[in-house]
Amino acid sequence: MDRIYITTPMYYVNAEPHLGHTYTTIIADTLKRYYRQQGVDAFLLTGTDEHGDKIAQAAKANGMSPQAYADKISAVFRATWDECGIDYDHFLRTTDDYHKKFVQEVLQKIYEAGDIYFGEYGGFYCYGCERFYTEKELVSGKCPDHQTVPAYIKEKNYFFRMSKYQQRLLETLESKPDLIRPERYRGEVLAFLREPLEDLSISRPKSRLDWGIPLPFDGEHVTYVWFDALLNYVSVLKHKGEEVFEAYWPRANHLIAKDILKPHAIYWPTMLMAAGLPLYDHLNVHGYWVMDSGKMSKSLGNVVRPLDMKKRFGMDAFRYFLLREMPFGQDANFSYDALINRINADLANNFGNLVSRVLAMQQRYFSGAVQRLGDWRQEDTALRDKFAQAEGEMKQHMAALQFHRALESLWGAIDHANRYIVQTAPFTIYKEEAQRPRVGEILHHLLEAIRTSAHLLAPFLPDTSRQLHTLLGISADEVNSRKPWGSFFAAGHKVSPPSVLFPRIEPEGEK
RNA sequence: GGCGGUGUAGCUCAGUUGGUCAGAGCACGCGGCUCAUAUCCGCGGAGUCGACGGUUCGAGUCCGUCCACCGCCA
Repeated sequence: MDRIYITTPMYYVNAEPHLGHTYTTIIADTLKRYYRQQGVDAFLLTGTDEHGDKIAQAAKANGMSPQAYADKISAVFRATWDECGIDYDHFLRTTDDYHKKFVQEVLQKIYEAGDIYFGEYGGFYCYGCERFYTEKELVSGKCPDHQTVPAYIKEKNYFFRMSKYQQRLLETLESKPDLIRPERYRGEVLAFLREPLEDLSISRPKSRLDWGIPLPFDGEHVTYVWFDALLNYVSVLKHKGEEVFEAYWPRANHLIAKDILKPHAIYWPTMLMAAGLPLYDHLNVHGYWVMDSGKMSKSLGNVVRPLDMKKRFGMDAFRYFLLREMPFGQDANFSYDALINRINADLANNFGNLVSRVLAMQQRYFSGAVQRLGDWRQEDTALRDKFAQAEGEMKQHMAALQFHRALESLWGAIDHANRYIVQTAPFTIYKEEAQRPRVGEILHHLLEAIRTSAHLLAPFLPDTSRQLHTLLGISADEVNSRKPWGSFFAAGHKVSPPSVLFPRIEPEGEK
């Protein structure tokens, strides 16, 4: 059986879920639902990254132990994804025992192979960034991000011999052009690899930071970040069993935002090489949501919280906007105007209203009973063909992670259905007694259009798809049966009167 | 400073290997219908396709230079 393994990053528990986390998670969920619908065995991993300075400090500031603090924030992430209906298969925490154990195994293995060595490092360390800066990078002696004076720290750390694998990684990228996609990010990585790679510091002395995973070969040092929060992608599969690992890992598709490109495109593959593990299948990189009102920040009060969005607009409407508005790989703008506009134009006016008018006519003219189909007319086959075309296009676009194009294609068919109604004018010809059977046929075709939409829409708008099943009086199994257009509804089958799927949103002075 | 990217109608953007490529959606205007969530359908855009040169019979579409914004690296 064909498989796919989809991952989100393990989200750092220094902040609660915001738009960036939500977008990555929603596309992951959409992909999973899509592949599963295609008969592919899909496994979706998400979770939280919980070690490091920032967490230890945040915990302290809150008068909590790091573990208690991580427990709290991690639980918020999990509850949020549950509320959002994210269909994840495993929620990993980097503080989970099996994960820590696996990290130590891998470290030991690489250490024994000689690719981890002890060395001294001195430099300007910014606690806010959790990284060292070179003198040149500092702006008048201060961290460019935090505007604080970094501490000069000289300490002995363990280093991963990343440079050793530079050439091999370069060759891999040459031989597999779609390893990293979209292509622009591959280009960035290639550019970076043209310069000599430095070795990677992977540990901190326990004296300075002990909220990490102890190195198996030196109890005075802990690791966090890279060897901790990248190995999770493998640790969970190994935890579930060697055969699970064998089945899913070769089809690994990581989803990340562009800010963590380097760790995923360079550190991670070289780590896998050193550990003797195969590489992931694809690294899929998306852009940022740019807030109209400026950079998203708590102080500006423009943080987009997924549960607020769900409450105000409905989860599916919010999902639709995110999936429809951002071309995968590029940045996109987030504004309430654009969000409301999408909901009203595409969901309420076009699709919602289509469902509404069809079900209303079915109800009014035939008490909700589906009528028998007669000879097809040219416009009937055109309608069916339009949906078939949309399905084909969606398939292509989904293979390229072009969610927005996929939805655009489907809406091309939905628009066609609205045109079909005007063209065939069932509400006019119904006035002639002799034409009534034809009205029944027209509505039958339109119900097929809605049923097909419910199927094609399911990965993107799962709740809506379910609501449509209810309105059409069919089960999810039935809708996935893929019976040919025209042979699905038995004559006499009852469909429900319309109910509003997407209420219009009245724009009101939104920031 | 080096390398990527982006710059196309008011807005968001499509535009394969150069020749109906000057487009779509939204917004706006006019008209039509009335089944429907004041929804739907039709019609309406003379936009220097960032600027300037060049190649070509012909260039958003190739080449060069430049400008603006963004990213990666230094």
